[in-house]
Amino acid sequence: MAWLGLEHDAGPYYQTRRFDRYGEVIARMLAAGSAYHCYCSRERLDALRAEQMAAKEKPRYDGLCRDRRDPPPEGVSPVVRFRNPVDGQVVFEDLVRGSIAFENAELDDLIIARSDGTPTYNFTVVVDDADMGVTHVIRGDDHINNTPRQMNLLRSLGVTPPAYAHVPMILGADGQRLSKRHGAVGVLQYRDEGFLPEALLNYLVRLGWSHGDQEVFSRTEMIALFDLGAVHRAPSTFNPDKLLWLNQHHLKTADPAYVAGHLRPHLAQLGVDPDAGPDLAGVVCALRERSKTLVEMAEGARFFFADPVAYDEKAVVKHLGEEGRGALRAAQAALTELTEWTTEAIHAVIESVAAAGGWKMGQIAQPLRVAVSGTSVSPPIDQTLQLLGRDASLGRIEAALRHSRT
RNA sequence: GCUCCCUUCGUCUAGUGGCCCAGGACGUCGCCCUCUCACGGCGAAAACAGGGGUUCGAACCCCCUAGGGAGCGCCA
Repeated sequence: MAWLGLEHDAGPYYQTRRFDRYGEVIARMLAAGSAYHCYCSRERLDALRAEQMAAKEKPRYDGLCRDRRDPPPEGVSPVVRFRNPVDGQVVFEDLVRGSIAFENAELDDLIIARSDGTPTYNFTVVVDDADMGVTHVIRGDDHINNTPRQMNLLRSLGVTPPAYAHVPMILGADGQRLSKRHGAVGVLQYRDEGFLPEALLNYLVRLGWSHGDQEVFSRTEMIALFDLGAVHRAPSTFNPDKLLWLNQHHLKTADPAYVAGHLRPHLAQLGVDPDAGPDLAGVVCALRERSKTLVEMAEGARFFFADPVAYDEKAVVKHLGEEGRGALRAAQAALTELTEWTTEAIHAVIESVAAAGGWKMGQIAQPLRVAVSGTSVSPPIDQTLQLLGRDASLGRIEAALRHSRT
């Protein structure tokens, strides 16, 4: 979360430290009669459930101990159950789905404290929400069914329930929900795979939510424009290709110095010293149109920092043969004379060398490219030489000439 | 089984009764640009789950069916 730049405003709070408070509320509910002790054994409950399932009914507690008058059985530590209303319905206006209604008759008396006295989840969250004055509960739609019980609990405590918004969960490529045990990965994996936090955020915010046809959002736009009412109701599938596209988009539009900061660890990962070469921001500008991730960018940047360069022999054979070396030597001579080492000047020199020698641009650019990068792929050759600097460029050309001769 | 939720191109989505024989984006395919790889530009194929209603008119409203998901714990 910190990597994403998402920080909590308060907390965290630990429920284990609030046990006294939960106990206090339970005691109050017991005294008020909104909760009661239940002495039913697990065996009885299991049998009951089996019976109801067999009768094609929804399994639920039958309320045996609800109005128990006889003395409780010896040696049994009871659980505490909430006395849920028996009739009427619970209706709430879900902020993403609209009106949802449940019959109270469908709900049973849920356990709020176990026989060892510890409170249960549905109860603790309700007490926490009430104590902390929570106004909006936004959670996965797997909690829709818990909502009416929690609202009843809240009301019995004399608290007005908060607004609820149930958002759909995200599906993996196989159509199954992403979960801890199924397909989900931590956000830090995206960092390691070379994604920018804003790209991930942008992708995620658009998954299940939209603002017209807008695809690209800055952090501030997300905050300003996000609206629960525009959240889609159906679950959506995670699409890695679109994430990749968005990542490149942010790579291309973000401040190069900022991107450079994110690129450093990936270079280090490759064993490259980010400070032992050309200006990083410049490298970013040269590579951002040809990199979908920072990992790709680091790989593409590698040769800028590698001395001697690692030659791709297939490229050497293809571009530094007799003809290629001739072109390379011509370029070497002209470049050596060049006093002003700028992209424009380098470009002009290469063009005139090509014209003089009767070569097409490619016939001179490729030998040069292999000479300085070791491979047949790099940013535009004029830009590459400029970034590399005069000394390194000339040195590499000389080394390549020697290398290809043997 | 019962209850609740969901259903527009392969994917993310626009669309809230006429502007829709359905628009955008990713991906795919073709063309252009080009010193490599890319970026970019242009273009194409591609969807309202099915069936009934309501209405002059339905992707939008209602019902049913099918399919998907969740919940039904002394788990969270």
